[in-house]
Amino acid sequence: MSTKYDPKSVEAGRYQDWLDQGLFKPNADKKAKPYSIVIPPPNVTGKLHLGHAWDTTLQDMLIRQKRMQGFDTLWLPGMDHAGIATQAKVEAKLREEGVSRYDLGREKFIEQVWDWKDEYADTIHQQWAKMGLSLDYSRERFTLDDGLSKAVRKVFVSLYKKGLIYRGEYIINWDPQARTALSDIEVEHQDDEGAFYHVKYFFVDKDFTFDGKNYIEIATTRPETMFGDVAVAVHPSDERYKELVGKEVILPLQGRHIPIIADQYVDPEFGTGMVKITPAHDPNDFLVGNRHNLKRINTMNEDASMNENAGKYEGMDRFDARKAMVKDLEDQDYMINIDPITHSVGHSERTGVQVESRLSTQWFVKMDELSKMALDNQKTDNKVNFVPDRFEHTFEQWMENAHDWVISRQLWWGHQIPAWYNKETGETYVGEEAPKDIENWEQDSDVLDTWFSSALWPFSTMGWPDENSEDYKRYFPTSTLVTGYDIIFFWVSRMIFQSLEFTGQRPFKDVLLHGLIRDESGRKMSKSLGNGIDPMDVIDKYGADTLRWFLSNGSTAGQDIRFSYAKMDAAWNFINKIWNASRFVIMNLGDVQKPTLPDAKNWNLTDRWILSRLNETVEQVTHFFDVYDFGEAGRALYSFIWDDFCDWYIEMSKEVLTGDDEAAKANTQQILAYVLDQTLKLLHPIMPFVTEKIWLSMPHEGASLVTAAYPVVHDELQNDQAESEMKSLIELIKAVRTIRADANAPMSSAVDLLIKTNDEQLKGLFENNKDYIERFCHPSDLQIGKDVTAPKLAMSAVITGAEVYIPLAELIDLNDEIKRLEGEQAKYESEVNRVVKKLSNERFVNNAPKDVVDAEKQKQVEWEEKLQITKQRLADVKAEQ
RNA sequence: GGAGGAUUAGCUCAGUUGGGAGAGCAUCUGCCUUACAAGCAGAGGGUCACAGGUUCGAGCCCUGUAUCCUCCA
Repeated sequence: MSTKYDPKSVEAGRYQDWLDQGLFKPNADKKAKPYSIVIPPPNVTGKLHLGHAWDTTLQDMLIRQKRMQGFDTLWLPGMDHAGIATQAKVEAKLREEGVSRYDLGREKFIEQVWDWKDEYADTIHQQWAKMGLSLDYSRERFTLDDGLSKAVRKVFVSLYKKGLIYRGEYIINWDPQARTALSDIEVEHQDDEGAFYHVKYFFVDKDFTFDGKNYIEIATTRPETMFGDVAVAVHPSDERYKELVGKEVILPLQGRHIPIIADQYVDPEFGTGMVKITPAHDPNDFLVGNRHNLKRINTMNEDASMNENAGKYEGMDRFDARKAMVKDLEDQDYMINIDPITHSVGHSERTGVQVESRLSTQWFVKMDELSKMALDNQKTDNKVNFVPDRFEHTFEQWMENAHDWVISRQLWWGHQIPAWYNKETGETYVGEEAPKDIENWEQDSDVLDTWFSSALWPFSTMGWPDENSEDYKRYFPTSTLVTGYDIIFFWVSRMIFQSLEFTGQRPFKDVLLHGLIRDESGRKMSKSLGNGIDPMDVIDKYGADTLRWFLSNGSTAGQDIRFSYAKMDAAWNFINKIWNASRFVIMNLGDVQKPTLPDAKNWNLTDRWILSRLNETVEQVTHFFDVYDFGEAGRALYSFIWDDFCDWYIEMSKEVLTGDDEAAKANTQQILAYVLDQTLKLLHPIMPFVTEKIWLSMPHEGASLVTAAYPVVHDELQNDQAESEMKSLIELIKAVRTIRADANAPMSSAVDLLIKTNDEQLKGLFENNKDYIERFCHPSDLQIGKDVTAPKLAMSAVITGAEVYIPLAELIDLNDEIKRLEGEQAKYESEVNRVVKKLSNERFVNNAPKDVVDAEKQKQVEWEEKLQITKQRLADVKAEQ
């Protein structure tokens, strides 16, 4: 083994070994409890980023632990066809070749997308492998494969027949670059600089004046949609404008006469309290228009250029048209003023362009019944358990307010909608299979929102709609879903209601939500900022295990984490520590054959102590995994390995290993092997590569850690006495080290060590462990007992139950020592004061639990003893001055 | 406007039935002690955002305020 942890050599070939051994498949033990996770399917044409690495690391940790615990585990991989994103990429590629998708035609184009998809899927497979994910590839699915497509059609048809899917003309969000509809949540609002244009709308009746004017003032942020205006509205109870209702005004630049109507949608407080109504270009106006039977005049084409309804502006892009119309309004004296404002404008999540509210015929999922079902289900035993639970409120609030879901997309790449229109009669047919007389029908050219198929993922991947399929029966509902809180709406919610609707069961028992990965200064990683970090680069430099340790350990559930190379360095250091501790153990194993516990009768204090600490660590790590608190699990492991095992047990084991008691040596070697073996098993779900490599280099049972048995708690190893004795021993050694450091007396310099104690047990403990005291304190002479007399010129320390003296006549600086002792005294005084104050408070003594009060009393005794000794010591030293 | 999160050591963050404030990194001092100098040993460093309240006792519970962030409208 090399002296430094080298991730490249550790990881090389290991993943392939696991695959070759088939270790990632379910264990086929029908008596074992099933535990299943479906991977959140990544976008097939994307590259995995650090967020994916985090998400999948958490899942792999869960799956690997459950697998080792004997569960029948399934982690099912797959990818998502990502309609808009994928199609946009392929179209961009074609554009470079000077071809459009229309040149190719739908069929040829889709063939090209499949080729593209295959290439990218390989990249993702390689990334998964590099991260060490224990996925069962034999069950890999794709949202567009035959089985899932069948599920999609069945769901669509079934919802349609129940009236939960309908088609209609509504205002929807429109991406004019991708030329497709978008659902509400695919629109991102951001503050943009804009303006309120205040425009004169003159009364048709030339003799009529209001407020001394022959026009009214209308403010709009979107003058280019003006040609679609069909009314002006005021609030019905707005006394100011009562007499205007029923009058007509002339639409500037266009000349059409439009009525002034009353509708409660208008906010009288906002602006002038008068708004123009443009039903084809604004969702609220659309509703107003419906209430008043107003015409809907669409003034734009699919690409957001102006159409024939825009008169002379026809053919201009929407933003050019705005400029032109503003200029004309100004030139013709319609413009009153222009107020710059900052307002929230919707942009396409995919293409980034400003979204248009567009009147169009689309397919929708009716949400009210489905939301109600999902919300009601949260009150039952079948509820989905959100971790952290506050996200349940996020889910519920969204569900309560969810609008109908636009599911049609004007794309070619996706599940084509299973609806056909009769060429003759226009009749609509919706079915899982095409009509028999297909020549008379034309299929709807749109495809479904990708999330429509992802919403079925937990059960469609298990074989549904075949409810008798083995996987569906065995592994559904799944155990845990792990994903980011940013897709609760997009995905988690939709899986829940679709699963309830079609399987009657929740899709997963628990959903673990994690945050986002940010850069070192806390900014979101994004393409536009260019601050994204490729996890593969990180792995090349630090190793997958290092990245995984950082990701598992970096934060609490639901919180964001910041990536930084300093944190990666710290993670690497920890693995290097494990590596070197293992190297020490392996080099010192002697004749150890198996990493089993030796006979308890040979255990010394340090053995009993480390086994007790190990046992406690097993308990903690298991518990923290169960509650998804990986940060705490990691801290327990870190402090056990670094502080307990490396700093103390290994260091103390050298005393035995370098001695000549062969029996004791064999015992220690066996304990070292056992503790390391157990520790590697605890670590394996988090850092699978390095633990496997080390484990295979030492005596082991079985072919791989992947399927080794996870450590379990052994009550008989819990040993409070050993823990307390080691605590005393460590306190002594630390006290001596502190004195030596303060007195500039390094371990190499010879000093005497006097320990004064009236406590027979403590005396016995120190005498029995004299070897360790000598090893760690290097005394030239060691005295332990109640009759030890304090030398006059000595450094001293007080520990629980004993006083420690190191005579340093030649080294000691009396002034320094007085100062130091005064500091000690002040510290003890404040502790005594605190505890006395607390205990003299009757209400505390009467109200606090007995064990808390007793603990305080015990502390009082200890602090007062230490204070007394220190005071005496101080007096003695001062006397020498 | 509504909902949620954050505010703890110089930095990054832990801290769940309320009972003496923690870690890693950074800093200072001393050590090449045969697993590890990317290490070992020792040390310093906090009015737990602010103001009230509940309680014998508050980083933790309640109310309000401030600043920052996210989502929704």
